[in-house]
Formats: sequence, C-alpha cells, structure tokens
Amino acid sequence: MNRDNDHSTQCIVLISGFAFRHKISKDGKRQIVSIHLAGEVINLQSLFLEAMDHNLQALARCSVVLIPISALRSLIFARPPIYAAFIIRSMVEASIYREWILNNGWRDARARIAHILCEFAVRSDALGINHGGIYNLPMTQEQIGDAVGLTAVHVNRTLKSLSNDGLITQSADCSAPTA
Amino acid sequence: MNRDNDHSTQCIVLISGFAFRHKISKDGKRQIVSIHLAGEVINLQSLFLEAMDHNLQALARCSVVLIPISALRSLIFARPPIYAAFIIRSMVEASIYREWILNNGWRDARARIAHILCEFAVRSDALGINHGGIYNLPMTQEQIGDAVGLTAVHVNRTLKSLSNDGLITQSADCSAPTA
DNA sequence: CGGGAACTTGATGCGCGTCAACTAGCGTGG
DNA sequence: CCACGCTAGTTGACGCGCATCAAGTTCCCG
Repeated sequence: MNRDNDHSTQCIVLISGFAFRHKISKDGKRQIVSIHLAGEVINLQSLFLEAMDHNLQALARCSVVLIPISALRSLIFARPPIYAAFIIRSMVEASIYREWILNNGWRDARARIAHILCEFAVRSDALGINHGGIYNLPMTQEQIGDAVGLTAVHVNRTLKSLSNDGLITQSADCSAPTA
Repeated sequence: MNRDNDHSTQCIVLISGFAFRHKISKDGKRQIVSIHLAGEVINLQSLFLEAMDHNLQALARCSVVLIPISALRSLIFARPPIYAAFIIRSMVEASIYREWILNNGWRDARARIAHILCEFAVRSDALGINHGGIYNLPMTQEQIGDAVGLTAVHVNRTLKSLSNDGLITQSADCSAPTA
C-alpha cells in the first residue's frame, strides 16, 4: 500500500474479496486480529484515531474504494444517523474482539478452528455470499493459525480431524465448512 | 447487580477501585476481557448497543456513579466534542482488545503475565495512582489466569519465576510489579 | 521442466493442564 | 478464647496437547 493510498488519510471500503488486520510481535510472530468481508469499511478507527496500531492486508485479490477521511468526517457530522451507524459498527467489532479473546484464551485447537470457521460462515450468510452451505474461505492454513494462535502444522492436523469426524468437508480450491 | 442498577439503563462510572468484564464459555471457563481502573465509564457500549455480550464484576470494593443512559445520550448529542471523546475512548478500548488477542495468542506464560502487569502499571501511572514504582493490583492469581488464559497454578509458578529473576517483587497485601 | 508456495505426515520434546496435598490468613460462631 | 470453615496461595507428580524439526507431496506458474 503506497503513500497515495495511505490509510491514515483515506478510509478503505472493501468492495469484493477479503482482508484482514494483523499485528506483529517483537519476536516476529504474526497475530491476525480481525477478518473483513466485502462491504465493510476496514479502517473505521482512522476516522477518530491518528495512529495505527496494526497492519492491513488483503486476502487474495480484492477490490477497494478509497474515501478521503476529511470527506467522511464532514458526512458523519452533517448526518447524525450515519455517524451513529459507524459507531454501532465499531461497537460490534469490539464485541467480536472480545469473542476472539475468549476463543484464543481457553479453547483447544478443535474449538478455536471450529469457531473461526463458524464465524466466517455466519458472516458470509449475513452477506448472502454462501452457496448452499458451501463457503469460500480464502485463508491458508498458516493464516488460520495466525488468527487462532496455532502453528500451520497443527491447524492441518486439526482440520483433518474435523474432516474425519464429518464435521466439515473441504474442496479443492478452498474450504467448505458446514455447521 | 439488581434491577434498579441494571447496566442496560444506566451507565456506570467507576469512582474508586477496580472492575473487570468477563465472558463465560459453555464449558464454564471464565475469560476476563478487560480491566477497568478508577475514572473510567465501564459500559460505554451500552450507549449504543442494547444487548450485553458479557458480564461486569467488581474487583474488591469499589464505588460507582450511575448515570441514566437517556441523560448521557442527550448530553452527547447536544455536545459533539463530548460525543467524540466517548468514541475515541471506545476506539482506544478496541486497540487494547487487539493487544489482548495478540497477548493470548502466541506468547508463553511469562510474557503474558508480564504484559498484563505492565499494562496495569502504565495505566496506573497515567492515573497517577502508583506509589513510587509500587502498584496495587487487586487481582487473585486465578483472576490473572482467567485474563491471560492460564490456570491459577501456572500463574503462581510463573509469578514465582519472575520473582526469582528479580523482575518483580511482591508484598503481602497485594502485588507490586516493577518494570 | 524447474521452482516455489501450500499442504501433509511422522518423530520428538516441552509447556502447561490436571490432580492432589498442604499451608496461611481471616472472618464467624460457639 | 479457640474451633471451624472458607478462600488464596504453594508445591509436587504426571500426562497430554501442541510446538518444533524434518521430509516429503501436490499443484501452480514460469
């Protein structure tokens, strides 16, 4: 992401595809803190905070629209309902963060991975982008591991285990979890 | 917390003492998702969301002030800067959530506990309630464990280990971490 | 046909959970 | 006053879940 598209001056709307946000710890580990689907403004907090405490990254190919922050600020101050909608969206994101803290805290590998698959399925349903119980999850096993705090190797074994138990089925190009 | 003080109709300002928010998973594990010090409004999201996805609990004795949500709503809509201040506070909380996701994701026991102690110290400093490098942390080892996803037994061992290495010192009534 | 990224699978070891026993402190009631 | 019970903390033994290391297989793309 070059200087012209700097997310400190532009808000980014994800039009198609997927993106995620992550932090890098001092020892080089990457922790994915949120996943974003089409239709979401993926750096809402830039409207209110100057500093960025994490990084944005696209999952596979995606298209975005950039809106200058100054324009969005004018909009929300002129239209209180839009302002409120953005705030509520942020609150919902905070709720998802809390859920992730719980997910990474106590659960074992099967539960963590099942949770992230289910969350993805529910959000895909809400957007109407599932195909009859088939979901397109464009994350590598390493990325899943970075989201739930497991190594790619163990993610692999756990997915196999879920698969063997008939809880999920995977297709070639991507994965297709079913409840 | 009885019906009269219901946090679905009142906002709670922590005047003195400490409080935390937690979620209970289906298997009975408790995950603490945030800690609150004196001076903070501890259920800001109630201004915007009806549902409460987690629980509030006091750490030891504390005093609070209750403000009807309707009154706060009137205030923030009448005074945009106050509105904005609340939003920014929420964004900062979201940032702390992201940090906790990272903390619980990859770090080992020593790093997790050191992080929560340091976060507590920094926030205490910001409030000016430290006493020359001495901090009063009113959490039991079990609560620390519930915050970072470790058992009380292992928190105990890890604190001992940090103590033996001279990284922290503990006094009788509570703990006194030093950087 | 070569090379790299993602996935797969096995062997080994350690960090942390679990179980259990014990101590210390503190409030309550006899 | 001491007996009692409860909560928090402490320590040891043992086992499992997951990390780590390593080798290999696909599969895509040049």
